[in-house]
Amino acid sequence: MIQVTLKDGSKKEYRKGITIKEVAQDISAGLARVVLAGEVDGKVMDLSAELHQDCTLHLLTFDDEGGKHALRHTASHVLAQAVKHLYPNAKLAIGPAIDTGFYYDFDVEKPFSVEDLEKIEAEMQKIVKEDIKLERFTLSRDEAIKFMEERNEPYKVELINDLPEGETISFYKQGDFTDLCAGPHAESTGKVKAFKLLSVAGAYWRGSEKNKMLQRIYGTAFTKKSDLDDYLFRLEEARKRDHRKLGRELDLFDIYEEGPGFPFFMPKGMVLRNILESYWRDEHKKRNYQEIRTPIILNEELWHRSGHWDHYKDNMYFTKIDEQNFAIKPMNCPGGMLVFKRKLHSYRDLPQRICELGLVHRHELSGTLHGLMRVRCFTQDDAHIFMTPEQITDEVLGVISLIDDFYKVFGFKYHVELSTKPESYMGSDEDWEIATNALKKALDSIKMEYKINEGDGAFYGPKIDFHLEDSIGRTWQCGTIQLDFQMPERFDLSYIGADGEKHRPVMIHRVVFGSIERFIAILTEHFAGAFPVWLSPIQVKILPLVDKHHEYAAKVQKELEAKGIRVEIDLRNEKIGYKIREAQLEKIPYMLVIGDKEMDNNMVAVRSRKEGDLGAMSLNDFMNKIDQEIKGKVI
RNA sequence: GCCGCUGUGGCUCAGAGGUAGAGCAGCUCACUCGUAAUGAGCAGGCCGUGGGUUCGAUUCCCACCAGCGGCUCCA
Repeated sequence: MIQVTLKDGSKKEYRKGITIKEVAQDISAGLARVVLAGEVDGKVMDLSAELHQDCTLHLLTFDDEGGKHALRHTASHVLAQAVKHLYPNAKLAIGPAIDTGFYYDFDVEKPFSVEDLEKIEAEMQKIVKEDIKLERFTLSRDEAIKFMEERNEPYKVELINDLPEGETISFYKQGDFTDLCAGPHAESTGKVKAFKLLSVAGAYWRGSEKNKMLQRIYGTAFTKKSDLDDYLFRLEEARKRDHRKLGRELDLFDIYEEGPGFPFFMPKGMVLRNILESYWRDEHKKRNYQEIRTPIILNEELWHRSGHWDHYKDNMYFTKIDEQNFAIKPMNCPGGMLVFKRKLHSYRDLPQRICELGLVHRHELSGTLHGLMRVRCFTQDDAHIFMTPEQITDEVLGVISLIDDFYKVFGFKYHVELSTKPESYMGSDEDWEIATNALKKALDSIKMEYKINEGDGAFYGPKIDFHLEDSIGRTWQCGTIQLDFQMPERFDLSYIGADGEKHRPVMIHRVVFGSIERFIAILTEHFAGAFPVWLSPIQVKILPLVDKHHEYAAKVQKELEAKGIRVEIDLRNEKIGYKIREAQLEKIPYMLVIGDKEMDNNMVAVRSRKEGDLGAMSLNDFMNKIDQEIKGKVI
């Protein structure tokens, strides 16, 4: 007999060799119906796996990450099987489960069309209906290679060849379809009750543009039809709050064909932008930053000195002035270096926190452009902190707390990643290790959780990245803190220490918003265009009922404007319902309806975008209410 | 940059080998109205750009440009 410890801590005795499925059946028939996989001592396994020794067992359903992945992985096999039925010559590449569903990459002669997807989906329905059992088996490396060679699957052969020595090579068979796969999987294809193929896209074999472009089919799967419907509904919602659409509708910003990747900001977008910038300036002043502005075009020689020429040239734009070569800055740091170098610094002056809202230009591949999220020119809310090595931890912590303060104001969730030395880098391995450890130490000292991102650092140093989560659950890298020993060296920066000798400062590069443009995009999607009052380009719209109320309405407008509130007035000859509808679609936080009653009593009838009709109140009461909301940055 | 799809008035979208429509928005007029669309009329388009096929192309073909979905890359 063996002892199995369950999730709730209870222990049960079973015969040796019992399967996970049998354990689930023993607990309850209901559980046995929904269970998809089991986690045995931390390892996710198939339901058919046998237990041979004492262990802890978590039964995984679709609500567990492991269960969800097993189901969706099975869905990807169903997809592959369907494709093989319809296109026997298609070569199989990889087909994993991903957070939002699954995909499978195929090498086919003719790309899939939307109609093909429908056909494939129908074939998948058949396979699901047949409820075919998935059977796991293992082969030796030679047998496995032979197996896939016989089936003419070159990608699979390549995968098997690259599997590490000693790795079990497992396969899953469902009817006439067998795939190389580590598993685990749902028991049978019938478990994939609700699925949908969503899109088809090109994808490089093994993610490298040097390799062949394959056809990737994306889909998603759930155990219940209603969950699938919810998901599709959410996708639709996400489309509605797309910042590119809202930006145009709300007159915030736009991108024209004349300037691919170079956004235009409209007057209302500028209001939003200026609010963000002035908030940024206020917060930086409080924390003893000094603001500078450096030129957009600087001599090419500077970029050789900074190392950008060697590590970043492909992303830069160049120009010529009077026969001399100049570069358009892709980063602000070299300019910041020149500023620091201008004077002699004492250790007493450090740390020096120098900030800059700097417009940078980067040549991004045309296919990567995406609204304001991914552009070719953007404003970094940059800062460079010059300090002694002893000050590193405190300064890093200072920036972490600054970033945390900022994100909280907007109600964002975020997570942190630490990126280490990339392939193309400057400086000694020793410096990199010291810098990386310094960042780790800072994070550990405040017990901040973080993920390590190997090889993703900047070419001059490791970094801590802050990833915001947007309305669709996509994450965007915004804030970053980069520690740099290289630039000070390259630019021969120094300060005079207490000993009267010259020393080399260390520097931090950091941004909070990351890119103002991207941040505005994220904010737009986050709030679905309905910005909190303090950020709204127009905070109040005054809606007089008929002509005779215009004069009083204008007076109300003046009083609000005198308080610094951003007001519009709708004097058009339209019915009140129509004016309200438009103001609501413009997502204006407060509408003031003005008729006889209000005019006679110096009042306003307040309608909130969120809560609807709030009834009449004195103009003063309204001004106090909105003032509090603005000052408190209520979201 | 690569793969696929798309490109028609400010916006959303019809349409067909014989040189274009609808709704919304805009303008004009009437209505003076109490919490999400009053009615009528008017105006607005080199059908992304450049080639080709054709008697004739916005429609078919090719190239380019831009957008969209991905890949890669990244703030």
